[in-house]
Amino acid sequence: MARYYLTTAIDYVNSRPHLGTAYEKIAADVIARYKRLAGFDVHFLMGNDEHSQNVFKQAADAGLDPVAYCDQMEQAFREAWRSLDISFDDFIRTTQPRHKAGVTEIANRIYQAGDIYQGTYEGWYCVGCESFKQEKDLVDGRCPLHPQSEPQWLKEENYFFRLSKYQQPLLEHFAAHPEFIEPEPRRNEILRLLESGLDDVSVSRAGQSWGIPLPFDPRSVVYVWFDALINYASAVGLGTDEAMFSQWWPADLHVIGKDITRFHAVIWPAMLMAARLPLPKRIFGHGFMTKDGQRMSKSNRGTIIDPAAAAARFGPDPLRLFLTKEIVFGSDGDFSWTRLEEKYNVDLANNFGNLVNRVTAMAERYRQGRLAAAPLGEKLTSAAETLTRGYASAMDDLSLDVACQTAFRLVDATNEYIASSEPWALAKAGKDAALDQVLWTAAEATRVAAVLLSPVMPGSIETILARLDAPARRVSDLRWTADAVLQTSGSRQLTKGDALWPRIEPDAPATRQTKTKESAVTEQPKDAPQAPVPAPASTPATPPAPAAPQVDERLSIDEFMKVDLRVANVLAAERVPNSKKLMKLSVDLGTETRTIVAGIAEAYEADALIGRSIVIIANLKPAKLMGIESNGMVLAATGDGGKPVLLGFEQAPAPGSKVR
RNA sequence: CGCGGGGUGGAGCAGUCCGGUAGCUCGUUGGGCUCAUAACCCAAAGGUCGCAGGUUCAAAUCCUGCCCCCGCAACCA
Repeated sequence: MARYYLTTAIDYVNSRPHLGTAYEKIAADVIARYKRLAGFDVHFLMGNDEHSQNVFKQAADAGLDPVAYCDQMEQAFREAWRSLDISFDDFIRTTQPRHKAGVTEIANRIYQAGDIYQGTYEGWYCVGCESFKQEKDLVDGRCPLHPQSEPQWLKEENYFFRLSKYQQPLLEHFAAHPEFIEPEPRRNEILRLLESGLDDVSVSRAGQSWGIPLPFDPRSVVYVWFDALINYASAVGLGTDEAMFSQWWPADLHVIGKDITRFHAVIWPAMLMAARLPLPKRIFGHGFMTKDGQRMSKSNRGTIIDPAAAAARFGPDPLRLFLTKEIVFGSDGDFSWTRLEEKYNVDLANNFGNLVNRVTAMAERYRQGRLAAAPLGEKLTSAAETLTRGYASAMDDLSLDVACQTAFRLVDATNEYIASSEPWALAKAGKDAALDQVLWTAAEATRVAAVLLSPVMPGSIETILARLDAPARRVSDLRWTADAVLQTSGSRQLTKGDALWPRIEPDAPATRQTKTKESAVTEQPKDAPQAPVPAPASTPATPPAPAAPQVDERLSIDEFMKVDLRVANVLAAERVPNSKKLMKLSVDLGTETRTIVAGIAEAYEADALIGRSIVIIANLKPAKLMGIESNGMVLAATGDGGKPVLLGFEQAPAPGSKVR
């Protein structure tokens, strides 16, 4: 049996999964499930990236051993993926022994090939950041994040990978394999990068304990990114299980985010070339998700969507369908509750769900549910054949959105077929043979549509296949050649069930207005209908949520009291030259006058600020912004469109008054 | 001259690589049907394809210049 090995990017465990990462897993899962349907022996890998300094630090902050911290995060991630019905076959963690073996193997191979050499890295080192800084990142010779400490000029003994040597071989590989990196914009971007030349890259960090030791110099650990990429090979046995490795490697597809294209399309293949290993066949860089048009980011809390919460709203399948069908695979896509709800009603309630309902209802009403094979209606049958072919070729091109839309065209065609052949009229006129034909053809077309949609909505599809009494009812039993065609033999006992996807009435409260930041922060799917489709058998009942690693984030009153909030009066304000949003303020604090730089220039004119009373944090460490030292922070709400809105008073108290 | 994405009927988007009747979903209007979750089916209205030049028999699509919006980074302390 032909095999297919696909992977997603492994995730940093320093934050919990959000909708953006979930999107990648869902897309990859759709591909994996399609390949299984098409008869491939599929191996689908996901995992977590644990050797970052950040993780080490976060664990320490939480008072946890890093491995224990990662264990907890693994549970959180697995839980999220389970709630989305992601059918991964293996889950790798970069702290596992098998991964260490793989990394050791590749590092040794590259070292022996002479493509790792020792050198020294010299540069400005910021103790606060624990990292080297580029000259251009320093402001007046100091790290902008830690202006109080002087950067040091350090030399670190380091190992380098001879990436520059692979510029030409990579260009040749790209020329010979146009499908190596997709979609087109990613490919062009990388080609331009390659043509402009490559620098050697550092692959080790000295003096750290959290990581995999370099096999030829255990005083250093392997740099995280080098470590992370190797997961794709170590997961299938590199360095531990040669038989397994030769069975699965090279990977057929790496699904990644567009931000890490460089690593996957340049460095990773160069590493493999140096290690004399075959290259992956295809890399796909998908786009990013935005929420109501804004980029999802931690600093913009309202944009963070918990994928499990989104799935809980209607069940995982409507979310999976929305993300797959409405976003051009490879482009950026926008998520909004309003649009999800709209597509739910249109695609699932009105069209597909209603089709299943009317087909089963007619079978029960006119034939007590009993249908026997009858000659197929020609027009719908040939439409189904065309659409099925189109679906397969779209899937093979990884045009997941097109494939979904094609499957829905079969749903539409079936609805049209029913409308034009008027089975209710045939029943009334007693035209039994014609009625049998229409019922059988419609039921078969509906079943085929369900099969086409099974990679996208596996749970719901099993319910539908059961109602249609399909020969193969388990998604895992479906086979393209047998199940994706209208059949001309057999008999079925159809049953009408409850509405699969009850319509959400547009006047339902609470789900509509999500416009302001404030409401977005607390936005939770309230009054959401419970997932009407039973969870598939493969998904066990939801276990209690794992204890989140971040213990209790709430502050004690003492901690809060450390923040010195004060009323201040603006004496002078001027825009910082060449800046987009910075305003330099001179404020009266009662006892002193201070300079504060605030990012409010987009929302306020300098003149309008003078004389105004505001609230500042008085005991914040100074920071330099655009070369100006800021001694405090102005309090402002994040309003519509991210614009700051200053706090104000009904009657301004004296400058210097304490606020709490 | 920082990097990138985008401007297509009222809304959201595809089409642009490989020029040739501008397509999809929602919404609107009119009609049909009654098997179905007030769902479904048919039809219609609605577009200077950001602007200006150019190439061409022909430009949303190719070339040149410009305008605007949005990410990222620098500047959210």
